[in-house]
Amino acid sequence: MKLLIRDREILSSALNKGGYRPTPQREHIYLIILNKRDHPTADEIYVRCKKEMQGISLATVYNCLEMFVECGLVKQVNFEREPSRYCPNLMEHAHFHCKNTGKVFDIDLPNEYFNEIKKLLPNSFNTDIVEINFRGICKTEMDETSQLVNE
Amino acid sequence: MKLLIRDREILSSALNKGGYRPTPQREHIYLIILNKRDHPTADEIYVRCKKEMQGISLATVYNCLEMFVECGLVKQVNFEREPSRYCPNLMEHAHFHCKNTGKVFDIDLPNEYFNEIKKLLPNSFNTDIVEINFRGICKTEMDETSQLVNE
DNA sequence: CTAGGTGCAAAAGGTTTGCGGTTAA
DNA sequence: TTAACCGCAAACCTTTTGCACCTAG
Repeated sequence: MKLLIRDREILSSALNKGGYRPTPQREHIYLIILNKRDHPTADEIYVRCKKEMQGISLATVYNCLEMFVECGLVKQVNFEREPSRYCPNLMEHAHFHCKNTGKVFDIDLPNEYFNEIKKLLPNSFNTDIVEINFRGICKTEMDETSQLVNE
Repeated sequence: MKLLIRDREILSSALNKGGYRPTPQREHIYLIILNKRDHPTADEIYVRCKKEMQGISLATVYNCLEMFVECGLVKQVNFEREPSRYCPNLMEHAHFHCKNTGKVFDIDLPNEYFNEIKKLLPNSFNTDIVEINFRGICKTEMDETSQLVNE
């Protein structure tokens, strides 16, 4: 599995904009996040990464992920006090978090929902981010590679 | 400052239902959460608690809070990877989290909102909890004791 | 008398950081 | 050649746990 030219360009342009350089480690981690969009944790990324990059350290993975978030390449998603997960879907969207399987799914709500809900806020508040998380049980076992619902 | 008779009864009945006993520590911690509804962290509760209960330990505060959550007396609220905060508002509501001040405010959205938004979920999902968090900047400096907006 | 509660100190778990050596513009 | 990187190990911070002592029913 290799990073597409297009994705490599997205990566290096975003990194350069942030004053960082593309490296094999960064390309590989970016590929892992893009490839199987299952919202892996840092540790899961580390494990997958080591298969083809034995030398890599967990600290590098963490540093890398922090950099990606800063550069706007991925979103960091947190549920309760569980380990952070990483999501390459940059559109405004919600998440569903399954209590049984622990899996996380992107939920694409109609865009107007996010706007309407922001309007409900008293104007003593100025919001840029609305986070909507569902928690429950996913009935169907979905193909891990097609977790983007409503597409 | 003392716990009202009414609140003491709510506390002891909820604790008894869970198989626990009311104790001075538990009453005091419950009072602290009810009194200044500013979503304190465990550590903030610990500091406030020690003023009148020098001997109390942080572990007791944590044990107590976990018990309260289990008994449905308070909600545990998490933002990003920050320390958990505790909220005595048991109604379904959203939260606003200020990037500048770090303060947390309850936002009472119309009830139909929570229901409508649950209906948007594909029926391969079964949700019981929807969590809505706003993140931004609070323009007005509000009285800390009246942080319940829309009431 | 004994189940349940407390406080202490240590451990756990996720994440961050300092540092010495390495690599690429 | 020098700024950016990497990996390692240690530190950090929040939270949990094991244990010995204590207390209320």
